[in-house]
Amino acid sequence: MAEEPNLGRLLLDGFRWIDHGLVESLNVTLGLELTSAQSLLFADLPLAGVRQSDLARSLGVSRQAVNELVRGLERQQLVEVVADPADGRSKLVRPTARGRESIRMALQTFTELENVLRSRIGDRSVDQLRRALSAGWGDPPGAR
Amino acid sequence: MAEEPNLGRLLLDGFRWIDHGLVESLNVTLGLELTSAQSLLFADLPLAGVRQSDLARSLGVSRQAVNELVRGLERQQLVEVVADPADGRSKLVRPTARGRESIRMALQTFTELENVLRSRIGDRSVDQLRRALSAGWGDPPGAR
DNA sequence: GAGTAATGTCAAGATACTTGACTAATCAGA
DNA sequence: TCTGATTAGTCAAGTATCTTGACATTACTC
Repeated sequence: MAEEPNLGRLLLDGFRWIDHGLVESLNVTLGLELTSAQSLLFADLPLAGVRQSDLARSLGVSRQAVNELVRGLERQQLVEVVADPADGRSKLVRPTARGRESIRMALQTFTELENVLRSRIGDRSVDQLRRALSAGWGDPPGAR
Repeated sequence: MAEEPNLGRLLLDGFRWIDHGLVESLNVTLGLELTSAQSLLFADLPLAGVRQSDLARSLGVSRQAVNELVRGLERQQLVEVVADPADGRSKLVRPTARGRESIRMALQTFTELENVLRSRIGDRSVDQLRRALSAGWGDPPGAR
């Protein structure tokens, strides 16, 4: 809208670019039915499993929200939820065999998307983008 | 989660950083009650007004969604919706006096947020980030 | 052992979208 | 010029993604 788009909008557009590519790939190519939030959670799930509450923390959403997303993945037999042997309160979310195969594809998709981006805006820009985003921005001013 | 976070997650985190800062500023400092989606739409609304359907296109969401967001802004007397003199079908969304004042603050907030970011990750990184994001990525592979 | 904190879950609600269907206005041609 | 296709906005209904509050269970602290 404005001549100089704000950084928030730019970041959101960038996110959507990746997100659409990922969901498209997982759903069309693999025949899954993942939603956007599910795909993002799923795509870099550790093969060894994660505790739901850790997932919530790392995603920055509530435990309840994660619970719902995980149930969706469970319904599609992409993950299984097992008791955590180390803590009776928590449960481990772990990809199934089917899930592991899909995760492999998802990671490959990320690489492909990044390569497409490289071919469009150049290696340098992609590297700089990644570096700037990984730099650790800390809390935004006026944070909770 | 993974050792090397995927680009989608990085972009989303970046967006949230800006978004929280913006909403915090508009709501706490100005006493508004904007939601995240409203604030993003509102923050770079052209002072001369925009047609709702153009807004929908530029945001990449449906006309219905924009309609709802605009109504929320209207309820807070931040925008007014007037008939488009050039086209009897469409309406122009235009900031009110109160709205213009808030937009000024929002733009200033973006500048401040970017300055905070500069102080944390460096001028170079911020410039490179902005440049990479503005480069025009085209459609993601496999787009509709 | 008692009190406190953390984990997962149920429920209810808010927000931000979607698609479908409809009316009214505009536009492009024969 | 009428006619048919397209576009703008809106109502309705439904979905996805979150929230907060409340609660039982388990773990941790002392």
